[in-house]
Amino acid sequence: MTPTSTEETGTWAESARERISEAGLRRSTPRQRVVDLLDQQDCAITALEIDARLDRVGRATVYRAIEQLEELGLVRKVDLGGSAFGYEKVEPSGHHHHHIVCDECGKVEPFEDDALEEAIHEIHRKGFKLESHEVTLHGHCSDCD
Amino acid sequence: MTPTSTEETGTWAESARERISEAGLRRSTPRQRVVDLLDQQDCAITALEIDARLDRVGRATVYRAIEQLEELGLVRKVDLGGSAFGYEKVEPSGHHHHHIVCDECGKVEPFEDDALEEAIHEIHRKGFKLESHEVTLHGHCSDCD
DNA sequence: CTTATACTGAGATTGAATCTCATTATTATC
DNA sequence: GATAATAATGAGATTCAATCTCAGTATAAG
Ligand SMILES: [Zn+2]
Ligand SMILES: [Zn+2]
Ligand SMILES: [Zn+2]
Ligand SMILES: [Zn+2]
Repeated sequence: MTPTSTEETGTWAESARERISEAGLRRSTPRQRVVDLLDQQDCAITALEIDARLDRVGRATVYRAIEQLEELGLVRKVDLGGSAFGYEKVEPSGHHHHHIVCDECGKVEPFEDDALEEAIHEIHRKGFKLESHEVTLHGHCSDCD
Repeated sequence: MTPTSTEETGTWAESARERISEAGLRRSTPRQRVVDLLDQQDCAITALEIDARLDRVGRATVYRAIEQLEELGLVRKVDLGGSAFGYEKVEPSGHHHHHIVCDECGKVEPFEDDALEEAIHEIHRKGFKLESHEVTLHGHCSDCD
């Protein structure tokens, strides 16, 4: 019974492929490989991690691909407290999570909270058209108390 | 009627001075100058901006002072989308704000929202002792629509 | 004042991110 | 399938925020 585990996989990658073509960008192999690797992750990954995992794909290409995906709203940049930023896919459904970070050891855990989302959704600011948000909770994990 | 505008000024700088001594750190002039400059700001300022505004204070000292103030919980690091991080004082009262950023031009505006704070306050995560949080809203300002 | 040592700052170094540009791959047209 | 136009690539150079080094200095205790 493996089909269940794969039926939702590819949803983001597919929409990403569509949007890339719609934007007039070519479907090059290196870019596809970045998309596929991001698709496999459940949470954020750094640009240099992507670069390290993709042999034969240049650093510049990885950064350029991320930048384009970000502009297309397909990828979100997140500050996880470390020295580099993380990037994670943006589901077309709008479903997403935020992060809890241990300031001591750097451990990151994703979390979801409906009341939080509702509170954020209610915020309106004159002179600003809000499009996304980032929430990071900081603290200490049980290993670091 | 100027007294009203200054009566609350200095509260943070004072508590910072106390905490610095309590922590066994010396009250050196360069560190005091960093504290005073941070005290004057209503929102975040980058380390290099502090360095640029303080002649005769070295870059290393600025970064070290910020690091120590951060560890003492007197300063908060915020990602404002630019190339460098911003730092702002943490009021002893707990009163604070979050940020709205224009992804187009980089403009940053502080905002406060009680319902949001309440929602965050209700979040509990097993295995984590939460201590602070960062919220950033992204969008486009009226100049960039 | 003297001593012990925390602190400082100019400059070197690191490392994530960006840029350059000659070469290659993709797409449209024939 | 071949051809032309050009978007995309990647090795290496470059930028710049942030960190590190270490000899000299300032601070605070006695
Ligand atoms: Zn995540
Ligand atoms: Zn959310
Ligand atoms: Zn602020
Ligand atoms: Zn808050």
